[in-house]
Amino acid sequence: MEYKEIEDRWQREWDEARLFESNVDSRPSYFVTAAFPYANAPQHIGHLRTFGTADVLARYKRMRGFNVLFPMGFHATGTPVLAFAKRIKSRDEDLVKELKLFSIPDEEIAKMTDPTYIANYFVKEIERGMHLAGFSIDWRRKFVSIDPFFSKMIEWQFGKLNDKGFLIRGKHAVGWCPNENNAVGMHDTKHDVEPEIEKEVAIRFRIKGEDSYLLCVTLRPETIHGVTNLFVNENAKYALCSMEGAKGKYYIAKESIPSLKYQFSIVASGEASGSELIGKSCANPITGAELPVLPGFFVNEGIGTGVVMSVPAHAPFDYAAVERLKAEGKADNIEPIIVLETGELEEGEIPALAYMRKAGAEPGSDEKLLEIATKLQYKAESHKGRMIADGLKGLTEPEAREKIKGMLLGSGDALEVYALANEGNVMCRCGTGVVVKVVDNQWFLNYGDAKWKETAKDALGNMNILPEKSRNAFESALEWINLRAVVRAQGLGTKFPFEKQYIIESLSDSTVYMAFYTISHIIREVDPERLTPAFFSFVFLGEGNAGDVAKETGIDFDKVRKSRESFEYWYNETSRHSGPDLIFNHLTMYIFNHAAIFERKRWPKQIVVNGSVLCEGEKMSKSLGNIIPLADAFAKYGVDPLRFVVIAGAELFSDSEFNDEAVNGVRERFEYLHNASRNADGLGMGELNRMDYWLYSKLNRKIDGITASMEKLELRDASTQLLYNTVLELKRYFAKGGNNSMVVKDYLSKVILMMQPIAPHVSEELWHMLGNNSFASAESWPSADKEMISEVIEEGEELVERAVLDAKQVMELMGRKGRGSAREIRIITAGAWKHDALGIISETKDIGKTVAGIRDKYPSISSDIVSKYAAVLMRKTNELRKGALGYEEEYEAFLDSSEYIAKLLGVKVRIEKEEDSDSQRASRASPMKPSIDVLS
RNA sequence: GCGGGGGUGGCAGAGCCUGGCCAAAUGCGACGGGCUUAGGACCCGCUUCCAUUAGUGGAUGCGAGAGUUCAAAUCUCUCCCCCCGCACCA
Repeated sequence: MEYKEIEDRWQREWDEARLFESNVDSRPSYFVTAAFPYANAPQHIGHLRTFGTADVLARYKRMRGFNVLFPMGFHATGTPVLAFAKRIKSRDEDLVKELKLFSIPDEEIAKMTDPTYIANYFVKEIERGMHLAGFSIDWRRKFVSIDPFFSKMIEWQFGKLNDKGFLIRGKHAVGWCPNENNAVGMHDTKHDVEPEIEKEVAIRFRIKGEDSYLLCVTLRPETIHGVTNLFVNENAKYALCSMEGAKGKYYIAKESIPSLKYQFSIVASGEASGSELIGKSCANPITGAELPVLPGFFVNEGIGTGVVMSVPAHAPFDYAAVERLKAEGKADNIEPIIVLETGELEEGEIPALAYMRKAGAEPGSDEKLLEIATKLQYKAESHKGRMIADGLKGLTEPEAREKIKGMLLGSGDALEVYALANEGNVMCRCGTGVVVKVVDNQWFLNYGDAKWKETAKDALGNMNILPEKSRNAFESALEWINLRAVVRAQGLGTKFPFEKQYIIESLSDSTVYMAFYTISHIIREVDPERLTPAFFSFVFLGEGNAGDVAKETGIDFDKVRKSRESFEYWYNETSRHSGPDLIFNHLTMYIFNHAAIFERKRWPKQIVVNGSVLCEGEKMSKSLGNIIPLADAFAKYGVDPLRFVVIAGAELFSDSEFNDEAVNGVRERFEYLHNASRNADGLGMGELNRMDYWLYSKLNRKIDGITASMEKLELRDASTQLLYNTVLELKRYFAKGGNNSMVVKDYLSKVILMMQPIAPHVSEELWHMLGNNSFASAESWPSADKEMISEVIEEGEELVERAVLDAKQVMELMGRKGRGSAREIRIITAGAWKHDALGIISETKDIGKTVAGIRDKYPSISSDIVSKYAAVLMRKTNELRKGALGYEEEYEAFLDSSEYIAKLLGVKVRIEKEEDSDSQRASRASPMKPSIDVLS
């Protein structure tokens, strides 16, 4: 079958038929949205998952009688597109290579120095890909998140959020490039490293006899009781400074000023060399103990403040430094002070030394070993440590840390400082080292607001989450989300209405945009300046009336009215589709923002979270070079096989595996159905026989099953039933002599309709092949005729199959025994009384009652035989199950299949009832387990 | 560390909520056989161990250990391991 041809044909037909252009009408509405694709890269097969799942649901709902809207827009807000343009400008080789992987022509790449050009280019590319994929998208509503008319809605949204008091301002630490003077995120660093910012604390130690302090940064303020001395770098220069927000003057390393000045304003008023500081002594702010200042071999003047508090009992570096000084006679009276215990060490053992030993380090070791020891110790102590120091006894380490921090901050003896927690330096793409900057007056959305949280929880509680097991993740995400910075200094996007120099951060501008799809096609031509808050408040909230709004804004009355109408029609039953990585930001914010702004009845109704796509077991990634461009994959494998594997190859939440084999497996089965459909007309006609009823039974059971799976979007299950089981059933049907054209066509056409959501092209093709002239996609979803589901028929089939297997085994055994080949087999079904006995015993589990019951009904059967048989059944008491087949039904099942069995085994077949059989083996027959007598 | 999801046969992956028909669906792979000039496709069989010359019986078994139960892959507890997220970044 030439897929390409079929796909092209159906794509064309659909375009002409405009099947998927949704309008307000009298049917119930259903609104499906999938996460915005980001317009800075072409699509690869991984993208097929989320959008494909959405498309499957859209198609399914359409067949269930809903008027379905499935629109698509594009995201271009934020810094990635800007960074992209910059990299092209600087002729970034990696990026160019990546683009070539997608066979983007050189002349296009050359033009990609303009962010808008990039966005437009990829919007077109992605749209083309989605078209190829057969997505049933209403493209009239397409927009890009940087379109001016869209920005107007975002302005309105932020106005609303501000009115509710959810927009607040405060301090905020960000990664910063001192050279370019702007914030750096992952997209702006070399190797795409996310700058990790860590909150630390700087503690001051008053210098004895002076009015100044040494300031040192530490991650472990809880060890303050264990400080024995301070370390400085004897070769470094220190500056005496005053710092914003802290009284007094502080010595800090000169080297540290350039990075710290982005957190505090620092004014230097004097300086001292490291060696000048050595010999001074300071006071511990908590204990008052006297702490000499000593040279520390490991002190890096560029890290923190270039001053380190020394806790030799709990820090291997400190211990090593003290020991080295002792060896030189420079630190004779310094002894480690133990402030916490883990219970792992021997009494009196010095913890730092113990962990050094574990790491194979000693005081003279190089820094790597000491580093390992430090990690071991930190891990053990923060996990299991209990404080023994005064005033902290019994606290865990984290508790003690908070307590000490609070005390020191409260008394002004400590400052909060931020540092990059990344291993090694983080470099901006421009080549400058990234520092931490504290931004004042950052705008936040306060997702921590208690009332707001309650509303959001309320919303979530009433939502449908698929798969249901991801609800837990949503619950914790709702709990966890707190402040979120919402503006940036640079990037594409909507200007922040309350401070126009800022741009609204790109995740925050895509939380309620789904509503925009309901009106984008109506207001596209309207001058954006007319799209005032009054307009959106009317359309989305019903505030005011169309006449006034039209007058006030100057927008055509009809457009205002239609917009409201469209929103009211569509924004009810909604389903939102996205990947699991968005649970903790976008999807949670989606819930919050809807709960904040919209009327209750417009809140989200359903979220669908799907897994990603693995390629030959590996995650697709640019660095692995195993990204398969969507268009290439379609050309190579065909759209529908790919849709089947990628969308329906795994349950929602787990990753689906993409590889050649899987695709081929699907293709082969498509071929089978294709052939079956083509040949269906040539089959026979006539009265329905056992196999026909069997096929109908299977079909109707299948319709029920698949429908249930589709409702929960359990697509893997649906696809297995649809494709794999269908092929198995048809093969069995034909193998057993099934040959009824009408039955096969009935069966196939329903299966084909159910395939429509997942494999639309193949479905249309086969639908027509069966003689239909309509669009499968416009047909109704089949419903099951429960009358046609027959346990008796299906179990009879199972029974026969099992008996055939048994017979084969026996025949083989006979062959091995050299008793010659079999000529005839007799299948002897269990006598009526055995069926009754099984019935009684499976209910009563009582041999006596069984024997009595049978004696009453069948006086001629010896009670001795009955009780022996009942005993045998009892031994299998756990397996006892009353089969669906009765005495006569079992016999008939075999009778109807005798020809088939004979042909299959190549022997004569006789079916007998136990009562009528003269075989010696007849008495072995049992319900669901006939006796088989092989005669040679 | 915190939060979320997991650990099933050579592999992938169902089953687990609602315990028993589960030596565990299905697909792939491996192996044996058929078909074929041959390969592919297709068809049949087989794929934990032991025993078994009539379709069978038994043991072990679903990350490890303990418990509940007549009965546990399934319920409870403890432990180990893997994946993902931890923010202003899309």
